[in-house]
Amino acid sequence: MAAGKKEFHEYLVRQGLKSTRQRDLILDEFLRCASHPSTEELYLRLRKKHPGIGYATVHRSLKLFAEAGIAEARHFGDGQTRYESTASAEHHDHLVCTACGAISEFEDPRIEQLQEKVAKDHGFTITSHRLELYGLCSACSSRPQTG
Amino acid sequence: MAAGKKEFHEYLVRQGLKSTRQRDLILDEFLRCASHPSTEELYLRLRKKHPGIGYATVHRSLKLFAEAGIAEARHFGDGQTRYESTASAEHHDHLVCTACGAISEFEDPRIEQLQEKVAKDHGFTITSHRLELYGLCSACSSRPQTG
DNA sequence: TTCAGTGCAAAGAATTTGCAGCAAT
DNA sequence: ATTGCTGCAAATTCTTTGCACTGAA
Repeated sequence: MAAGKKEFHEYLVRQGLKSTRQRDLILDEFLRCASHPSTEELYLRLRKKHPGIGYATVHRSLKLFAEAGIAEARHFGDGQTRYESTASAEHHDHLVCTACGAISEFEDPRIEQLQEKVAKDHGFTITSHRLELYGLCSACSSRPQTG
Repeated sequence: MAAGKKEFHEYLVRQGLKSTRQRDLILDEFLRCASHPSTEELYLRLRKKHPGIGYATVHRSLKLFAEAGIAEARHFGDGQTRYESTASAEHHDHLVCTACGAISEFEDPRIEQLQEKVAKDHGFTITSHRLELYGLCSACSSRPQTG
């Protein structure tokens, strides 16, 4: 059961905002997305089932999800802002294949620990972080480079 | 002496491109920048000393620097593409203060080592990475939060 | 002389916003 | 009934491109 839904509705109540059919639809689709959808991707997906929905609404909802803490904005390299659910796991980092575009996730507590250490050495207080490893996934690196 | 300049000129020759006054100016200013300038910031700086210079030229030069391998494009969170010199050090990561916007750099071989380990476990070959820690710098965290 | 580079302005792309009607509280 | 939300279209913002002229090789 989608962890973020309850959290989001609580946020809406707390902020005096309204729960709407669109927000529910968008959140459902967002949480259903395994990947890291951009506004446009999510909009296109939603449009198939619910043609009336507007791009701006999707955009505003994603920003709202981010404010509510159930989503996070990310930039991978194409010019688009992508959003990722924070509900699934506490945090995870990414392996981005530069050949096929696949994005997989990982988590390493030892790395997190060292990050804390580094921060401490700099008198810095971490609130969040972002770690992306770019390169070739196993499928692409075992294959002679195409193109 | 700026490490990237020689490298860049070699790249130009290799590619049959031309060395121009503007490219030199832009590269000089770029290397002089301690921070991570966006196209616009660099353009504005250059404009003060060399009013004739065009935004498009700065933009195209930065892309060229990236192709030449002496610069790297980055996205921190504001909507702008920022460029960073790769000449100074092999690689470094960032501490980004979300209060004052300060960006400082660090490098930790132990973290890099663990990254390699993670990649290996996933059959992934790293070509580059990006690690950013967001939070409060020492100055901002020792100060009561100024809303 | 040749062909890439420059500067301008205009085009694109992605994101954000104004507003009139709609819907949740 | 209120007051926020939606969808449309228009406005911004940032990035990229077309073109005639300039300048490096």
